[in-house]
Amino acid sequence: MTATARKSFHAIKAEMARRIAERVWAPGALIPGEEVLAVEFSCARATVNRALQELARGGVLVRKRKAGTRVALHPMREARFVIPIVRQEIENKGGIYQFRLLSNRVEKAPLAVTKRLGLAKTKEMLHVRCLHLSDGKPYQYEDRWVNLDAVPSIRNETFETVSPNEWLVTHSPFSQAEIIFHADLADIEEAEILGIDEKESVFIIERLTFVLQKPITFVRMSHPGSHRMVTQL
Amino acid sequence: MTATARKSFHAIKAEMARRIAERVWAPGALIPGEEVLAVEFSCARATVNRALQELARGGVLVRKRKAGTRVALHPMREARFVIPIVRQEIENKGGIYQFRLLSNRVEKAPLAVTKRLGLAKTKEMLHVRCLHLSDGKPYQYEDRWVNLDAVPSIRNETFETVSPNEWLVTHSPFSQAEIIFHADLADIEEAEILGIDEKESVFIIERLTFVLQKPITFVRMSHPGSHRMVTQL
DNA sequence: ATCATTATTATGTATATACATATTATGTCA
DNA sequence: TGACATAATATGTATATACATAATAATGAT
Repeated sequence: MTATARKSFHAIKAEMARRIAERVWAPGALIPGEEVLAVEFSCARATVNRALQELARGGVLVRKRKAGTRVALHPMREARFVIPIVRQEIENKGGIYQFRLLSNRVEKAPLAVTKRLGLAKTKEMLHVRCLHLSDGKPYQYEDRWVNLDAVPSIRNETFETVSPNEWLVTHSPFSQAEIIFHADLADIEEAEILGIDEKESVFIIERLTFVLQKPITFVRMSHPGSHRMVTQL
Repeated sequence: MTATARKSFHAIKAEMARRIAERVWAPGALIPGEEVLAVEFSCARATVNRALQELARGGVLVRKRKAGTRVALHPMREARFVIPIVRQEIENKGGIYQFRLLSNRVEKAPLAVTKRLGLAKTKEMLHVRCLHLSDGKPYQYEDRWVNLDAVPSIRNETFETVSPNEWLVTHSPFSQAEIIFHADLADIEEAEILGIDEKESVFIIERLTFVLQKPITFVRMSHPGSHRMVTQL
């Protein structure tokens, strides 16, 4: 870096990351204060501050007022991954996307669903099941329950051209969500739909969404066990 | 908000999030420019900028120079989850953590491992296998390969008191990682170790770590299928 | 009309300054 | 010694200003 070059917080952040990675700043160690670093990098304190804050958000640093900034002892680094719409996920991989509506009716939701959404024990909800295909092959089976009180207009939707997921994304935003991943064995019906053998493994993603505490939907999405969910950090 | 109250970017961000959630600003719509918003919220443009940037990072807004800021059409919201050390994960849930070293020796790594790490086809690597327990019950089976060139000092470690994961975390930081989730069926050995039936499902997390392009380690961690990985957003 | 050039504009970033706030360190009194 | 008020301090945030940059819109030449 030349002395005259304008210092960007990106460069400073990178340099700090390097120091942490190469243990110039050891885990647990207290690093210099913002003003000192600002002098060292010959930039404004605000610039150092931004670099430090971003690193802290990434879990590499831990900051506390008055106490100062130290290198995280247990770098509980956060992995960030985007949860795309299935169609995009498939198209990004170069596959041809299709989807098939399996069923779509209003019925009494099972207790397991209403309980997790914090709703009354017995409740009529919209139950939509569909299959997403990539290049004609089953990719994801989606089993969804929608709270009609939260999204009444969904009642008249046929889902012939647009999948329930995309419909909800464009018609009902959410402010809060909980996502759960786990593995399971395919039951007979699921195996049939996904085109795999019964008792093969399936990768399950469950999602609960809310707007301002009000429950919107519960989805269970299952992939064949061969599916890989990849994330970088 | 009173007119005299100092406006924080938090409040502004929250207000904007509300407008998006309640569709005052509809998906795909162009929202006012920073200067206009700064006047509306009677604050500095920098403050508006910070709020907007944070929302954009959250995937709720999409910003482009000159083009302006618009509400994301497909809120590909990013889920952020922390990847804690197993011991912390267990202790956070209130369990008692233990771990058992199953094997620890230098041997020729299988091609599947060297290839994914971008190493020479035949290579001697450290192979460590261990089991993490919660309240005495198998929680995670860890099968790890370590590149001795990257971390030579690990050769003399016995892992009698500290798990390989924690050793690496405190002795060898990484700058890059790739994480893969999927489901599989337990093989005989894995089932035996995890205390589950053969052909039950297992939830697999694989992790590859690097420092500055140099491969450090490949780990395959398997949980019984009943394990839940939860994340909020 | 088409293409390359230039102007315009919204966001992106850097800076100095000022004040806010959380937390630790210090000092005082009982 | 201990409890409690007070000072000191590092980070957190707000602001005005200035300039950088990317992308579009306008312009002009061919």
